Amino acid sequence: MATRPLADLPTWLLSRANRRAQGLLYDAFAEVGLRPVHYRTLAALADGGSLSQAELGRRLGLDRKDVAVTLDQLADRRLLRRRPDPDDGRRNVITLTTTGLALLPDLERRLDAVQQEVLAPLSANERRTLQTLLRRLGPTDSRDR
Amino acid sequence: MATRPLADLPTWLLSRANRRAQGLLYDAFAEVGLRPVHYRTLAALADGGSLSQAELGRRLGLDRKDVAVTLDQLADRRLLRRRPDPDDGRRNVITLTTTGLALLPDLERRLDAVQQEVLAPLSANERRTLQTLLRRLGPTDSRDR
DNA sequence: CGGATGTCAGTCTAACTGAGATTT
DNA sequence: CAAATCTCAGTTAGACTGACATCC
Repeated sequence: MATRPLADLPTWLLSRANRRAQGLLYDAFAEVGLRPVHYRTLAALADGGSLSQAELGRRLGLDRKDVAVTLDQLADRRLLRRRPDPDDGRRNVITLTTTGLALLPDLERRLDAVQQEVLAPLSANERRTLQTLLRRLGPTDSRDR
Repeated sequence: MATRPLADLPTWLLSRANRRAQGLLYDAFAEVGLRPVHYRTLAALADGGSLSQAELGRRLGLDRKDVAVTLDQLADRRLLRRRPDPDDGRRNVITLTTTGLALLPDLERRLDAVQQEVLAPLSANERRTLQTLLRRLGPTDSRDR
């Protein structure tokens, strides 16, 4: 009963490669007490300036509730500040602190190191090919988060 | 402050492609009230004959405890039977029922359809290339689960 | 009023940890 | 005795649902 070898299915190969990649990412940030979602949040703020929680959620593809929890954790570590928006009473304005900004270069280095480690088995050409193919596998509809 | 576009990082591309693939898989099996782990369990039994729970866990890369939960659910639906091993008092022998075996062809068809859908944006050549590259990204150490 | 924002409380799955009883 | 098997209870992260008060 030739159950197709699971190991050759695209869904399985993707799952395995992704588990490895996310595990390495997780470990790299865990060394400084953060998780990938923390980095993504800090990077979005460095990139976009001060944002509201809802806007952060949209940019990160996160639920508003989960944004709030993540911000609590980052605010506890003084990596960002949360203040009411003087121009819009509904909103909080989230701003990186000097500490948060200063932490980013280290996080970027860790991120780069993980990319290298993930791609280590491939040549430069193969890396480009993989990237191209993976890009085309992404969701094709509008909500491509 | 050039925060590297997240969208081009291999870890991100892998995560996005994998999320899409697993989502399609999940939906395909959900139509018959199962989840991917249920299919993998049934397929392992069809392939390996009767197995103990621990052996199933090793083959599936699952924790023993999670195997137990999965088997509870499959046994509730009469897709397999769990009996004490007459030769080894510690073990349960897990065996597919006729119903479980009869369900497999439908599940395999669903699995195949998902692979096609995931790979749809790629040509036949590109599919082979992707598969080869992804295989090489897998864990390289011995515990390659 | 409708719509957006932030909060609170809770569910669900996946993966995991620790403890204990039993058998080999 | 040590090792393997199975069970029970609990944790964590991620993604999600519903409800609510506030403000534009």
